[in-house]
Amino acid sequence: MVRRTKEDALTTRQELLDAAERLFSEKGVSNTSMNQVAEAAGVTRGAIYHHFENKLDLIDALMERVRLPVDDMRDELAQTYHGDPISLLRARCLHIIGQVQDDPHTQALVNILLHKCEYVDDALPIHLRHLSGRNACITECIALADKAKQQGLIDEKYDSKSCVVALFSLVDGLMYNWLLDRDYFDLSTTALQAIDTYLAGLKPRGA
Amino acid sequence: MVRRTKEDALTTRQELLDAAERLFSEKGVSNTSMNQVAEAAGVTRGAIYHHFENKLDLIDALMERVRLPVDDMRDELAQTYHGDPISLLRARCLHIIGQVQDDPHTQALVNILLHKCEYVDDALPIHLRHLSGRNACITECIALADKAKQQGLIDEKYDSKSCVVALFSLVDGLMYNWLLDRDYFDLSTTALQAIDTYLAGLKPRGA
DNA sequence: TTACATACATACATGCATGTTTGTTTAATT
DNA sequence: AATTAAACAAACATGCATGTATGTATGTAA
Repeated sequence: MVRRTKEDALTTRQELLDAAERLFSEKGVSNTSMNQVAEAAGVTRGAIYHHFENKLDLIDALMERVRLPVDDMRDELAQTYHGDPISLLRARCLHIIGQVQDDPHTQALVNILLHKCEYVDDALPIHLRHLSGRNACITECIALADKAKQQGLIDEKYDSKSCVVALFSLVDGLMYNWLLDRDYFDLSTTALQAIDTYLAGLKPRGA
Repeated sequence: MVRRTKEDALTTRQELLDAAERLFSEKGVSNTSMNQVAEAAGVTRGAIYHHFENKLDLIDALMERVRLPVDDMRDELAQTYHGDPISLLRARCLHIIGQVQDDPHTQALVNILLHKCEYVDDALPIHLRHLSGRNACITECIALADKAKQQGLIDEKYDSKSCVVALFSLVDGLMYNWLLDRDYFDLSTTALQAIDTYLAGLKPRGA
């Protein structure tokens, strides 16, 4: 049974991406061979090399297929919003946490990014997307933090960029440790308390 | 020039470990071959397989040679201390940050742990040491947090374990992001502000 | 001084991952 | 209906990484 219709080919492609996502997330990128991906998808390596140039191209397609949580965050931040900037930041961080916890695709991708690939070369598409998306998001959040400072919601002694970098680091660290051992603590409740604690610490003393 | 004295052999072993640490940190563990390590140390693979069984054994020796920051932290926490528990926690976190920023060996090892190896199998010694050391440290810190709550230094509404997990996640995330791009922000100043902000958020409202 | 062990270098054997090429079947095109 | 081209499978060629086995020179001890 070879050669099929156009829709079947797309199905094969999706199954290849699904298999790659699963295997990469389970066994690591460099420890998963193209043959293993093909077998998991029920085809041979010929199918992979028909749809993708090589392993990097496959990874690139993987990254293109999903929207990282940080992408959603940037989009929503770009929209006009109501309410104070701190609440917006808080809601977005919790949204990221929830997405990683509940959406399997997001969880697998973030797991690959944090634990299942080596940051060996800046040229890897997986790292470029990760960093560029994050940096763009941070830049917009810094503007939000500035606004919050003007409204007196953040103590003037704090540096806006540091505030945002720390908030992102907190979220990253929570996901990092939770994905290491998902039974060690509950992600959503811990993140909720952690983010609120941190944001509470940002408030001016008299507020 | 083959065969040398006993001290020379130890020197060779150290040079092999140095080369491995550097190459692993630069190019990633799975992207560095035994041959590359040997060449960087000025010997052949024969020397490696004389001193170490295989790559895992080499990594294991790497981990044995250094003390992770979290190891020091646990040791100091075990000692009798003076002052309030919050200050102790704060000092220890800042000490970790400083060690990662200033000590090249620590920085290389943490870089390997966070970015240059894949968490592929729990049997890897590199992961076992990382996780066991961290868990033991967290356990002791939870006791500290409990004490701080008794002393009214932490708001009663907070869960001690969550507090500690979040603090560790914050530190982890800061190191994670700083090691990704060391020019993007200054680690020590950002960490100082971040940790103080978080700890301030832990205080009871009226304090 | 001889005998042995140490500290490597060198050579070999094996296997696996990759990339490419070729073949085959079937849908799409005319 | 005939031709083309897509969607794979299968075979091939290559290279690299590992592990092991052997060789060899030197320190060391009896």
